[in-house]
Amino acid sequence: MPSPSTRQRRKDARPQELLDAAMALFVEKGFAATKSEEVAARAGVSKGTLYLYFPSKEELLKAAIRHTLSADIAAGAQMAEAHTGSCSELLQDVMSAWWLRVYSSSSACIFKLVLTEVRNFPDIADFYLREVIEPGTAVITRMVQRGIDAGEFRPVDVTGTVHSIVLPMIMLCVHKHSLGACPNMEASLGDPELFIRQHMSLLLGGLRRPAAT
Amino acid sequence: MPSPSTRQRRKDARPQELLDAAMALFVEKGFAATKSEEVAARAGVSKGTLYLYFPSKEELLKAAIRHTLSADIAAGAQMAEAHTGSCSELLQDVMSAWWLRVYSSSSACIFKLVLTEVRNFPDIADFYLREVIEPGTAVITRMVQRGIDAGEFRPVDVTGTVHSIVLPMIMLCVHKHSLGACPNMEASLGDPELFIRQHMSLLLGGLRRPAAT
Amino acid sequence: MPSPSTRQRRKDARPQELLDAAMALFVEKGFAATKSEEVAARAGVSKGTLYLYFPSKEELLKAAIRHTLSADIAAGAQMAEAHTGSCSELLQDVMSAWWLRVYSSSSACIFKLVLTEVRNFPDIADFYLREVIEPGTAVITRMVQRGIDAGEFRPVDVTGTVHSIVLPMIMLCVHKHSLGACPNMEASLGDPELFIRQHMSLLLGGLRRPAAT
Amino acid sequence: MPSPSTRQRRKDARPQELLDAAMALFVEKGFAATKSEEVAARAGVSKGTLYLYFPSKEELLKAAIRHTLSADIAAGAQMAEAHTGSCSELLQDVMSAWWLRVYSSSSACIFKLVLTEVRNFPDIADFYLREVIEPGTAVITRMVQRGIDAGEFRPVDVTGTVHSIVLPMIMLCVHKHSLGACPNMEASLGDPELFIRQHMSLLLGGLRRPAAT
DNA sequence: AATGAATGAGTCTTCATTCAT
DNA sequence: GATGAATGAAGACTCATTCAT
Repeated sequence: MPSPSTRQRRKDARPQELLDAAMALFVEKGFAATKSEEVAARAGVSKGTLYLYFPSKEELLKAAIRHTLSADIAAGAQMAEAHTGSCSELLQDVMSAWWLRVYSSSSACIFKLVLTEVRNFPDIADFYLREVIEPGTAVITRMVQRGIDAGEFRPVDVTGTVHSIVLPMIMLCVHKHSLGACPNMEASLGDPELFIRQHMSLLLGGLRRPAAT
Repeated sequence: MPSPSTRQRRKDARPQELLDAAMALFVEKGFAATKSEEVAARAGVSKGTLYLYFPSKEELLKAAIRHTLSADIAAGAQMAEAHTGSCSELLQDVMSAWWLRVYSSSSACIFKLVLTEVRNFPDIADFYLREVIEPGTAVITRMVQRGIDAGEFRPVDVTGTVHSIVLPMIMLCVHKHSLGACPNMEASLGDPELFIRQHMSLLLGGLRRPAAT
Repeated sequence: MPSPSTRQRRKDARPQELLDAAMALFVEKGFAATKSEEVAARAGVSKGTLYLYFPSKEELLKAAIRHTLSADIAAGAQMAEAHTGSCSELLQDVMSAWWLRVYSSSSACIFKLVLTEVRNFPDIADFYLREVIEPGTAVITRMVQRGIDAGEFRPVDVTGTVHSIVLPMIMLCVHKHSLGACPNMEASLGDPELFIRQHMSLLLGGLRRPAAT
Repeated sequence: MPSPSTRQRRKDARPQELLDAAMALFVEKGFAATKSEEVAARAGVSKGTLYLYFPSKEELLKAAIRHTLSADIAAGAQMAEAHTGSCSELLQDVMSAWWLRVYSSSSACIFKLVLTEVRNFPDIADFYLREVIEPGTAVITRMVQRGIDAGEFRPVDVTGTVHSIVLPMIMLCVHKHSLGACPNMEASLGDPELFIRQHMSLLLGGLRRPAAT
């Protein structure tokens, strides 16, 4: 009895297993330096099987990028919606929870992968702009804007502020999969959770309106 | 007139011409996706000539990384030494001038290159740690520490603060050579000089000790 | 009918087919002057297939040398064991049968190949000494020594005698694959069987104790 | 004063220095595996200079072969002419002196070189047959034939006997430059002078007419 | 559906030969 | 004459992709 359903379960899981394997290897070695046979081997299937599910190595890359990260972006939006409290608390809490989740999931890979491969596969840029940059930026922009509108933050340049907030987060993710993955380099950026909190706290110090005299 | 020295002059200039060509292409397409013949062609020589100056494509990569950036790091240290004024002004002015210089020079390439290739060439990690991360971090650390010691800054965690300061700068450089180099994406992070000033200003807001009551 | 096993049968036969092709071409043109694609073509496969079975051209050479000749050396030892009769007859009969077999088989190639390539691949020397020179010399030495011990041969220097016996045989094999394979040179050393008999006969004339007066 | 004549002397000696260098390297590594720059370097000149004296690597090979050995063949003929004594003594003495001279000179290289390269350069075969095999064989043939005609030797097959005599000598020369030149293999064929004497002595034992009863 | 043997276009690297100095 | 920088054709080896089983 386990035979037909087990097989079915395997078969249904295959594409995702292949995507995970591809993601891991593309992030580690880069697209061009990863052999399709390695991807298959890591997913526990043979070279031929890979081509049953994806028509080429390039499509595998695009699929790997497409199927990751969108859920984690949406999660950030939801966290922001759900939060009650001051805007400072909102930024602190949401950014910590959200980016720790991103950092810990396989979404973190995407950043390095996109940075590395966009110039060879320009399609990726469109997708990334539409699915990642725009919604991600929107979530943070809304939180900052809300603080300004509420008089809690100073009337700073919102776009620049968003970048000040988010670029170190992305850098953290990229680092995790490049220098941070090299032997003897593991600790180079310290504990990510701590860093995120400190970073937000420092920025909030600059962001908050000084208490009225 | 060009008779006795034309040949010699070419020969002396070749290594740097090849390194420049290699740097540009490795950054654009990645090491594995760059053909050695392309590097030669961009430097205006034939395939064979490349191998007269560098024993392999891998050595060319390492040389390209080694011969760039160190000068720009040292420049930052000098700027910091030379500055007179408050610690806030120091941080603002030095970081702006320094990182705009880095951003505009070919040093900016190095960050993307290292992020992309360290995992395939672990030697790079040692070099980068020793020649870039350590001296670069030291310059910024000193500036922050001086502000704390002088009572101008609050007694923050120095390491985390340095990361908050520098990670967006690096991200700016990386971005310039990945998404920022894609058509229709040029403006995505805005004007770098403006961003650097805003970023430093925001951080300094959080860093400065509130005026005594 | 060929369905389940045709592929397998090919796969099992491939290594030997490739070794035979390699042997023939290496002997004809030398290792360095033989292209790996030629070897593949002669074995009826493509370049890539060659590398499925052997990791490099050099390993192909070593394998070709290792897998040939040992059987023919052992055959000589057996012939010597099996023979009954005088020591003169033994030497005549065994050397004729044995070396005609060697001369006619692909073993004959090995001598030229080893002479030609040892200095570039010193590993070959160890193998050849251990697997060819030592066992081959031992067979002939035993036959000569037996004749001396039995009082049938004069008490000559055994080592030198063995060389007198065997060097022309080897030369015959080498010649077959160099000058002897050139157009208009086929007949230059005459019929090998006849020569071997005459050579042994001449040597036995010098070897045999003169009949007691 | 030494300046113009020294230079002239160098210039006159160049071709021979290049040929010697080429010979040594071609014998050691084979023609295809020898780089023309190595030949130039060993002769103490630059790559370009080599092409001033020889139009191509192939011509260098042919010239190297052509300019060696003929003198040593002629020397053998003279030794045979000059000898007085029995035919046995003649064979012993001439073969020893002659082949020891060949073995010790750079002529010994030719045998290996020809064996190795004829099949790639068929021109060599003609030269070798005409300049080496034929005159060399003639010298030995004459000595054997004289012994038979004088009743000193048995009426053996002359051609075969010549081969029995000469093949080990050639093998000695070939060996000197292949296995014999490998580390740990130097002594493998013993002292050449001793071997040549023993070999001739053994053959003469088979060749001499038994003393009349 | 899964496999893995086979292919051959594509890359890195070498080296005989040329030619400006 | 002599040099050695430059060339580019040629050769070893790799790997994405196909397809018979």
